Amino acid sequence: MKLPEAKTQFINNWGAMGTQWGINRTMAQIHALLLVSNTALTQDDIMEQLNISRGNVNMNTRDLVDWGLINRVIIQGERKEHFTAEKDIWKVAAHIIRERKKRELDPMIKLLAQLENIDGDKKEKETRQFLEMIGTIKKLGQKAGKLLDVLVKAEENKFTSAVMKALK
Amino acid sequence: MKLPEAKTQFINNWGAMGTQWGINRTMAQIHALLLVSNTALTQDDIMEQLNISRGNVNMNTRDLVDWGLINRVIIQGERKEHFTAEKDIWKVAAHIIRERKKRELDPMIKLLAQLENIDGDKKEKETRQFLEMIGTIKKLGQKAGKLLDVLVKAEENKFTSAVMKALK
DNA sequence: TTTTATTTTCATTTTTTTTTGAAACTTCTG
DNA sequence: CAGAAGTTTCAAAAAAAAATGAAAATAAAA
Repeated sequence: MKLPEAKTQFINNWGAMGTQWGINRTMAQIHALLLVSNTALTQDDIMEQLNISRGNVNMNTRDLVDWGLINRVIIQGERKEHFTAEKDIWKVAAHIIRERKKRELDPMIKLLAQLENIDGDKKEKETRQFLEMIGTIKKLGQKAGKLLDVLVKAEENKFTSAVMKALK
Repeated sequence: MKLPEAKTQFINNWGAMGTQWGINRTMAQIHALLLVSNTALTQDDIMEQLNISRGNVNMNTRDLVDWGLINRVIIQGERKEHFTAEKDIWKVAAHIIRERKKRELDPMIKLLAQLENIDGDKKEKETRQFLEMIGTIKKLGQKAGKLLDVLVKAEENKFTSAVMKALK
């Protein structure tokens, strides 16, 4: 396999993987494209390489910037704005973890805490069972959250060492 | 909030959460419903409680059984088949981790390994950069995989202790 | 075996998500 | 300031995913 084909493969598979994780295909592809590109790319470059519309590029680059996964960069003398991906994969992973935790895990835990406040006879079996289920899920969520915090708070290459510790 | 309302809230939010993670709403809802139900439920029960069609229930229960998250149970004297959820949340988490790793992470790592086999001048900057990127992602994937294995291989309540170790 | 109850399948419909593209808007340049 | 270049927005179209429901298949009962 030649380099360009390998890049395409990577981009497409990254896109497919994305969909399985609730990330839209194009967004994942743009991210992948920028990851394996050595130069900063413009909207037009991305449109051309992935065969997608300007609006699509614009929306998804905006989201990726929001997620902190790519950056707008200004290039001396160039009028158009360019994009680059954060190339440090460990940082990328940390970003994604931090964001998804904040947007999804934390609110879920909050909800579970609310559900623990039902008014009802705690002597009743059904109530007890429900509260136990909710409580256990909340505990699991909190534990997972802490684990993610550790992974993420550790600086750059400490990411590795945090993981390595867990493997001992 | 009363118990039935709390259950409904839980079911709906679990469903919404599911979609964000690439799991279809109904499948997540059925799982949630069975989690907070003290009795085993039939297709008809599920149809009624969630207001969905028979076909839908059938497909999604099948998938949930495949994922190992719910079970078909036989009840003495009853003709219809019943479903129950695995109630041990730590086991549920372990199941999900194991399955998603197997179906998604492992194949991705395999692909990355293939992409490392490009034929091209490894002295060339572009090639080197690509290989480094792929290599780093693969390494991250492998490390994540190992971490997940540890979390999952640990028996039941050891899950907790594995996580706790990582938090030290 | 025939009837009846239950489950499964899958072509079709519905809903949801994503993409397009042209108009509106903004920013730069001469 | 006028025009050109670039970016954003968003209603409408297209595509993808999920749900329906009735017919087919299967399993149990009579």
